[in-house]
Parts: sequence; structure tokens; C-alpha cells
Amino acid sequence: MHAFDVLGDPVRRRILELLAKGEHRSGQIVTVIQNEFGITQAAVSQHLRVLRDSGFTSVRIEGARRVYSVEVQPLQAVDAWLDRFRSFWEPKLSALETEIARGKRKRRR
Amino acid sequence: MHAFDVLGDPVRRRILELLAKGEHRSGQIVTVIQNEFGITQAAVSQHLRVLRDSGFTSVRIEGARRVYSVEVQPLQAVDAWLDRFRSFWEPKLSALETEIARGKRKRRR
DNA sequence: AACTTATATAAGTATATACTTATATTAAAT
DNA sequence: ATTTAATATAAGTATATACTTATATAAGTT
Repeated sequence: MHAFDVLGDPVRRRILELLAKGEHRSGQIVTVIQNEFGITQAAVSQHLRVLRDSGFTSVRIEGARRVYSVEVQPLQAVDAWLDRFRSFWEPKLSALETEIARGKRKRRR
Repeated sequence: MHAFDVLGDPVRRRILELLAKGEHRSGQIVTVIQNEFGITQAAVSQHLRVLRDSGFTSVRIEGARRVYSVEVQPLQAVDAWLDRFRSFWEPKLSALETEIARGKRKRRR
């Protein structure tokens, strides 16, 4: 499933918003999503599977608990796709800013 | 339709990629998409409608032609949603970079 | 005026997917 | 050892949507 399809679902976006604040156990995610969307545990678990399969999250097993964390790679890919449109809304960089951006890109690699 | 649902479709993403390079007539878009995806003119027109309805594009009428342009607002909204994850991959800003970012934000308003 | 070109819409269909209930799996607690 | 808790999976269903063909609309051309 393509990254944008994964993000197309509001429940999955909400789960990622939770994980943006730090790791969460499956049960904690289920509680929040059930409150906000009124769907079953099974449905939430299926969304978690989509997020795992598409690389948006990773899981750590802690006894009977599964602890989910966000993985940045697919999010970065989405961000990179947006690059081609940034010139439409970002003001032109000054020479100094260009230098800094260059340095930032280098550090990233 | 939510911005992420709109971007979930590969044909619509491709159309936006074309428009990122500048405005295109409906017919030009149809030609490219038919080559790459093998779908009918009607199907492309329906995707163009989704892009219009969701605010990703605007149209200018030129006689019998429709000239499409990209509109940035929904793309910016997607970019803004990603903000919450940027800290995961963007190196911490130096004081100087923070100053510049502040200025950039001010200019934007 | 009739024909052609450019584009959009209507109606119908197939498929993907977001749910449901029921059940499996494994760990923890009694 | 049973029972309970935490989570995942299986199977089935309903709905959204991405197509198709056919047709409409409006502008250009002859």
C-alpha cells in the first residue's frame, strides 16, 4: 500500500499523531481510537497492521504488550514528494540560507 | 474528500507532478496520463474533477480549452501535518538557523 | 449550418478496503 | 493448571471509488 493511501485513513493518521508524541502500547492506542471513532479493537489492530506492513511503525514486544513507535522513512518520502511544490509557497532563500540548507542536507546523509 | 485521499491515487499524483512544472491544458494531461496509465479520457476528466473539488487545482477557460494550475493550499496543509514528525529527521537547528527560520516565518505572514 | 474538436458528465460495474463478529495466540495472574 | 488479559487474525459484508461506455455541451472549422 502506497504511503499516501496509508495516510488517507483518518484513524491511521490519528494513530501516527499519537506516536509522534512517543511510543504507545497497542492497548493505549485502542482506548484512544475507540473513544474518538467508536470502532472495535479488531479494527484498530488491523490499522496497526497496515501501519506496520507499510513501514510507518515498528513494534517492540514487552511480555504480552506490543509497544508501537513511529518510523520516519515513509513520512520522509511523503515530505520529499512535496519538495517539488515548496517553491510555490516558500519564499526564495537568501544566499546565506542556501548555504545553511546545503549544510543541513549534508549532515542528513 | 480529504487531501490525503486525493493524493492516494497515483494518477492524481502524476497530474499534480505535471502541474508542478506549470499549467497544462486538459488535453495535454489526458495525453500523458493515457500513455502512462492506459485509461480513458473520461477517467482522466473525473480525476481532474476530484482535484478541482478538493481545491488542489484551479481552471482557466480559454475558448474550448481548460487550463489547469496547481493550488497550494491543500499541499501546504499536508506539509503542515508533517510538521509534527520533522523533529524525527531534521537535525536540531543551530541558533543562527533558528533566527533565519523565524525571519522566514515572519515573511510568510 | 453541419462537422469536428475539446472537455465534462451520467450511469453502470468491479474491486479494494474498512468495518463487523468470532476465534486464535501468547503472557500474566490466581 | 485454569482463568483472565492483551493482542492479532480469519471470514464475511457493505461501501466507496476508479474505472468503463455512452452521451452532452460548447467552441472551432469548413
